[in-house]
Amino acid sequence: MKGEAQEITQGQQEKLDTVRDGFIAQWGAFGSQWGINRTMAQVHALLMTGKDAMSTDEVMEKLSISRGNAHTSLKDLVGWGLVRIIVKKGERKEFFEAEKDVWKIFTIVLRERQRREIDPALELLRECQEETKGLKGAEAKAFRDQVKELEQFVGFARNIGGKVDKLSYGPAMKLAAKFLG
Amino acid sequence: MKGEAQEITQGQQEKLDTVRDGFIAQWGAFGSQWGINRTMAQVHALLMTGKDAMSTDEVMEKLSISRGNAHTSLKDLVGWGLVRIIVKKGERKEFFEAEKDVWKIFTIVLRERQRREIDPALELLRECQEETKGLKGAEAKAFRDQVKELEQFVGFARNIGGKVDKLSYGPAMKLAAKFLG
DNA sequence: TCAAACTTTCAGTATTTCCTGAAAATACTA
DNA sequence: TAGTATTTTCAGGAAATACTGAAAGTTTGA
Repeated sequence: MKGEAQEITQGQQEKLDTVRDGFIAQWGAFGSQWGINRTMAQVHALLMTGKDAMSTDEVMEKLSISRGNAHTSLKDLVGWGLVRIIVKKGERKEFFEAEKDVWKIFTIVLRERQRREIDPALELLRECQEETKGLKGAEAKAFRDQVKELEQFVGFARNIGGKVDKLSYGPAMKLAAKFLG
Repeated sequence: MKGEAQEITQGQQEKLDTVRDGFIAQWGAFGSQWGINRTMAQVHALLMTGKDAMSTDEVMEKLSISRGNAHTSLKDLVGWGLVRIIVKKGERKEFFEAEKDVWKIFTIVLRERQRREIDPALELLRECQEETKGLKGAEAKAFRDQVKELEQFVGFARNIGGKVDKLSYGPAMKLAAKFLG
């Protein structure tokens, strides 16, 4: 048996497919709870837990979705940096491969959400303070105070995120272990 | 003027309302990007930045939404623990007051999302490992390994979240300052 | 330069999510 | 207990979001 593939029964293959399909479906559901398109999360789960890179057609087939949908989801994932395009020589079509390193996945999502959502939110909070600076009265004060508190907190969280982003897995774990200890 | 309310011009009141409305609208938009119902986020923004507790009717009026919608949003917020019901003596109807302490808001959201989403995700990841434990072959291995990595990372993050949750604002800031320094 | 292989776009449709408004249920007051 | 104020529910409609399938666009190789 040296060098040969392990013997795999039909039943084993089916079992794996079943569990994996369940995982993909659930991962999609979680994604949509977090404001991520369900299909996109499913495609991500599919590529992340697969052995090899896949073509658009394979993704379509595995998830039973249309070409347009598969295409859009794949390109969005590439836009997030969670998936890379692979060109195989001799092959004309593109293949897609997911980032598998969980720490990298985490920092990518962290960075993108900061850029797309936290930074604009901070901007808003600052503008609101600026625009109500001179206003008198208890209502204006309540508004301004609360916005200021929010801005301080979000800005602060943003800083921590920035630091974490710069750490690599090992150091991050050490630091966290210390904190947890 | 001692003890009297500050003089507030019509223009000032309008300015405040405009800025505040803008804030509420944007906050709603952010919420929906994070998987939170837009209206619910708006109601939260409204109560959080307001001076006093409000009745359902006031919320309806300020946000131009129906009674059903206002009611559901308010009760959901109460369910999250982000809003409290206030009973004023002499008044028959309920009033609603938002938690304003940003650190408390943060830990409430943290705890609820852990309970509702992270914990079930962990459960799923563990089940997937359990169910594919004996399977042979490279595909099964790829799946199992990735799921394991995810589980370790999420479990770890979950632990940190649990610790942070137990801190209060002051100590959290100190710790973080040390980290940021 | 043509044809095949592949990628991209998008109008129309399906699905999901959200909201309204009114009726039913409940709670309070006299 | 009746009458009124208030809360709650929910069927149906509206809006937002996602998906399909096919046509248009692009790249490649002969």
